[in-house]
Amino acid sequence: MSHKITLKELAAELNLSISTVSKALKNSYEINEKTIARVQALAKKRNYRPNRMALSLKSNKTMTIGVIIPNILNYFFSKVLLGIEEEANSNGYHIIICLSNNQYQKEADSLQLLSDGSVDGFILSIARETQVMQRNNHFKKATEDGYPIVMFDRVSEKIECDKIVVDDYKAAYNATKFLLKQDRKKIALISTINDLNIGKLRINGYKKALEGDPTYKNKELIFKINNKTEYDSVITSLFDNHHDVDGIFATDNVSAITALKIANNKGFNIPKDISVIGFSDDKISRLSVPSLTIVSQNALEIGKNAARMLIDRLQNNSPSEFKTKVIQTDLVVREST
Amino acid sequence: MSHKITLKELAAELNLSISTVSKALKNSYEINEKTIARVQALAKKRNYRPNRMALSLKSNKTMTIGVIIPNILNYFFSKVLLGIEEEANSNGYHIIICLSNNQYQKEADSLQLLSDGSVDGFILSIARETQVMQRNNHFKKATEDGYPIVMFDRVSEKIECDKIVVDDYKAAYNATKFLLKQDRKKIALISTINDLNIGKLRINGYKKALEGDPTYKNKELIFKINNKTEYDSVITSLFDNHHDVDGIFATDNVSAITALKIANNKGFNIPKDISVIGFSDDKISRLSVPSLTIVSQNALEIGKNAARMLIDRLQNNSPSEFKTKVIQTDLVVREST
DNA sequence: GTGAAAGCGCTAACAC
DNA sequence: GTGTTAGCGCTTTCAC
Repeated sequence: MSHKITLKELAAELNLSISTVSKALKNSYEINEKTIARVQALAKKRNYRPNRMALSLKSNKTMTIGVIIPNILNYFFSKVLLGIEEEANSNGYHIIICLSNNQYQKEADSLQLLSDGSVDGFILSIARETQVMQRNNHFKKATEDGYPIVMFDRVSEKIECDKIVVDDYKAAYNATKFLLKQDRKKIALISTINDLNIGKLRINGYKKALEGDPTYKNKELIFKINNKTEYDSVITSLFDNHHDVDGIFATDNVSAITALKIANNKGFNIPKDISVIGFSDDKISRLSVPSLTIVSQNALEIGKNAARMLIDRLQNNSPSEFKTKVIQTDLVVREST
Repeated sequence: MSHKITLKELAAELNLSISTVSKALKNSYEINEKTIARVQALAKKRNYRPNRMALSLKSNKTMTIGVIIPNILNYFFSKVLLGIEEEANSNGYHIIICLSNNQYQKEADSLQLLSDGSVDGFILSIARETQVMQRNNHFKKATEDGYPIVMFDRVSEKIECDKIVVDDYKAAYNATKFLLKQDRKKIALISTINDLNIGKLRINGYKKALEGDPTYKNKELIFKINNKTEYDSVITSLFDNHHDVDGIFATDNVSAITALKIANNKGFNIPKDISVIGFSDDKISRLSVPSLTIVSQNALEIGKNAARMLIDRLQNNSPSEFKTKVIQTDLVVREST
């Protein structure tokens, strides 16, 4: 456990002052070339690295971003994190990660804990509970304390900050349109996130597409799943009450695949009898049988853009207006449609 | 963007010295109760929080753990991260995350970058490339610099540090045994990780189980998949060359589910004709049709234990011996066996 | 060309 | 009971 070498120690060993050593390491024009060489040689030999905490204290910059995400087991969030990490790293930033587990308290605590000079700013996606309870005082506090926030995917209109979103409305609209073009006559929507803003947008996009189609006769057909134990029962009831359903748009892939499974058990042929579309380009959608057509949110891009947006703000001293950037979604067509 | 309040400012506003304020905030017995009250009232009003960088510089502790994982899109690693985060947070530690993407260089860079006083120690699982290339100089350097490391899952015997592992040998042995007890006569193993130590252990466990069974007649049957494009072709060749295969143990779930799919296409009934076992308790194993029997590594426990182990070492000044803790695996029996 | 000194925000030993 | 001082490791201004 050899302790870390400091400027002071280098200076002592070289019979120089600390400031000279400091300058020499930066190739300052003030310092004699020979001295520079001596200093740098020793620094290299001793594997000197400037202490990050000291630098932070001095510069009042941590070069660290706080990332708060609702659920790391969710492929979408993992992939966004991957994008954030890439972009942050290549700009010299570290990432401190906190998981809200979709709980308001954990989210607020994380924000509060990191608002002590641990980070320069935040990238986050709002916890489900926070959005349901419509809390945002914790976000306000952080921004008032001078910590810029970039929200992605699950954002709040109540908070003034940079945002990266997906056009959930349009994505749902397009997915439903796709089913309509296949001449589907009874299209159901399954939602596990109707309590989230993005869930509402997806529902609206679905409704709008149906309404806009003059040849579509059926009413909207929305099935809400409120907790993990309900998937099977709700989706079974869908099929039991609507034998003639021939299109399903799900706002998440677990529902979509459960629908696939139940439809199959009931003897439906997919995609011949029923077309199914899910949401999120994750592994389960690629491995299901049949593989699932999905709306891809381009999670990697969301992450990269979020990081870039925050870093831009951190590095631009002139406070610019808050922006909301919309990332394109893609319909990835596979075997289920 | 109101800048953060400091002790100095509190002191000025209260006409007290900085040290008095500092002590008052800590309820020091030296300080007059009234003063304590005044100070704490103002601190609360101004929402004072001690600057973390200053504390770190002073105490030479960052209360931060560096976590380096190979692939965040892998459910196992995400879940371990969840465990680490929980345990670390409840002990007042933050987590800085770096993703090696299974590359040696990225792993070494991350280690190097964080070894500048950014963290107190590391929790990591070795990148595939690092293990294949048998590099470990970067780990040595970090430990020599005084940064304790806890390795989990993919560990190296060449490095002296704390470790959390799964008994991959035994897990594979037991899984194979399970298939033998079902009276399976031709059991194949599919491996995507034969270049990793854990992959070799799993292969050995499989072999040992077969050898130890006096009634088992067939030879070992090992199919190696070396890259993502080969899944279908390798597994198809398995079935084409061995029509009588009736048991499959896969060292990962993508192979297992691909096997499920291909077997199904070829008209095999699962589990009647063929039993399939995967590895890792992820979503795809629960949602596949039929749902997949798997070896669960108890990832959450691995994460929690790793964090606890590192924190123990950080807080125990007396350098104790390095330990390796083995986390129990479970065979989770579902429909595919 | 080199060094002394101040200061980032904080703690703690030591005055008074 | 309160204040002064030194110091954590570093940068930077200013003096020599």
